[in-house]
Amino acid sequence: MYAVETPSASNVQPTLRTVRSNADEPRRRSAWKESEMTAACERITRQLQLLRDEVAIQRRVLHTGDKIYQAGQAFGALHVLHSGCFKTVNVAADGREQVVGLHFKGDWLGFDGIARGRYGCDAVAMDTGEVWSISYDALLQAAARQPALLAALHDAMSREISRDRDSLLSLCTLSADARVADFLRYWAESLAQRGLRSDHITLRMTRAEIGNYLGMTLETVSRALSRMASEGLIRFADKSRRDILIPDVGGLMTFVEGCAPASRKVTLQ
Amino acid sequence: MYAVETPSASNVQPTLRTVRSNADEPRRRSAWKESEMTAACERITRQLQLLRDEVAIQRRVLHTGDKIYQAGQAFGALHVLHSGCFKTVNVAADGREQVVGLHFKGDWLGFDGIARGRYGCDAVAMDTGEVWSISYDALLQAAARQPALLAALHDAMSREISRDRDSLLSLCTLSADARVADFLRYWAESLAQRGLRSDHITLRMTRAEIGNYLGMTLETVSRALSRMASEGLIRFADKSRRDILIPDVGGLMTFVEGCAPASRKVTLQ
DNA sequence: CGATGTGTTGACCGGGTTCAAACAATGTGG
DNA sequence: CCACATTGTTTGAACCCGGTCAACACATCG
Repeated sequence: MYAVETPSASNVQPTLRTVRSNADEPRRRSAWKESEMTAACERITRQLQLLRDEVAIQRRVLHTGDKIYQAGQAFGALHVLHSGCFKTVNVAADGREQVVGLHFKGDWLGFDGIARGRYGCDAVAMDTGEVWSISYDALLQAAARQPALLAALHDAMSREISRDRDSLLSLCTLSADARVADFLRYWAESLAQRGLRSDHITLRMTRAEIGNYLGMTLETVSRALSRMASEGLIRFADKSRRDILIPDVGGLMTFVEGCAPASRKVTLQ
Repeated sequence: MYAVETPSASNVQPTLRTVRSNADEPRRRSAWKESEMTAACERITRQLQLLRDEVAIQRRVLHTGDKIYQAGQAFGALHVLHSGCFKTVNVAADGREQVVGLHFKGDWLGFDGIARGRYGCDAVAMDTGEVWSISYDALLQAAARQPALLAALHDAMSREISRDRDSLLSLCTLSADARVADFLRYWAESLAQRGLRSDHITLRMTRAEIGNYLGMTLETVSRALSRMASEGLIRFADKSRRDILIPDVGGLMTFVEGCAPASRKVTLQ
């Protein structure tokens, strides 16, 4: 089992290593339960193996800006990411457009097409990545004889719903600075769950995209990042300012909670 | 087929009528395609019939404040609303709580429990309503011999995902006033899709709850409603100020679009 | 080199929050 | 019946976070 399979250059350990070996970094606080991260990693690997074994897959390599599918296009297949990172963009009737999701290896895309028969979003590559496309009908047929496939499908849909709700929670209850911190935390967590190093992330989004995703302007994103950098929560790796070092993810989490004003925690009723 | 099955007193036509008969209200602009509304209504009715015929259902009547399930509780069943309106409330680890969804007849609840094995939200009745609970395992077994059940399940999950994304879009791109208008529009649309009258809605939420759902304070909700009332977009039915008359839903929609500043429509890249 | 896209920072302003006060609806107990 | 408490709503006034506009820095690329 490889911990690293992404073709993209960054977010990848220089040397192949197992997921467990981080004893060489003793000062870094373990932000997440490591067992949960490896469990997530194994689940993702198992799902991909299951798909490879049990259904017909059409593989594609996409590059930055390429779209897996577009809003309005007839739905026929679901898409599982094998590598790279992608965004989903929702477009309103009046032209407002909104990044509604970030997706990494193992994530499924296209669920919103099932009910309407048409995709509701654009799915855009932010990176070079490989996509496995699976005919929805074929998947259902395969699932009939292999229940694990159905379980995997439902698992992915369920997670998508949970994730969307967490996004709503962050948007509604957190200040701008906290949302940016939470965004970094989420990205790092996503990498950790995939067995990739999570203390160094390469944002493949402009400040404008991040701002759109987080419901704020690009200036606010920039200021929030600068503030976090000056406080030592993050560091900019190179001068491009898209490579971000996170010395302590736990610090991000406490920052998020510290930003949340007490009033926002008010209970309903 | 009954257009009205809700035990709650309001949102219900005084006389039984078929879904199509609103020729008696000629001045009201048809805000939605009527064919879409009746199609949605028929789909919901068919789904409920399908469930009644094909799987074991446990029926329960809940009253305001009762919970179908709570966050953290072990997942075992999905729940389909037969009547009433419900909210789902997400609670963060640090205590922030957030209304993340509103649900009406025909909606499924509990999807977020599938992946984690525990529900991630509270599902709370805002009204007297009947819930049909279906063991998830039993549902899967039944779905194996009756594919329409599986289709219904996936349809519901897919819609949930689309709906959450629309919420994100509104939250990020609309001003406070527009969000309140869009909230009313959504509620009215939900009623219309269920064959109920949509020009008179009884909010079963306090201003604080609405504000929480929309990511703003209760004062802002109150001001937005007052403003809309003074502009004639809505009228307060009785003195409780929770019954709202919507003379023209189309007006709400144009108001939403009018509120969206051009800058928010800026395209990514 | 200029052109272009992206990021940073400052100054200003306004929408929405916060704080406060008053009012309305409802219930409770004497 | 009224007095009183409770909960929800409205409205005003002051404040402030984040949006807006603008200028500049910096990188890449023809």
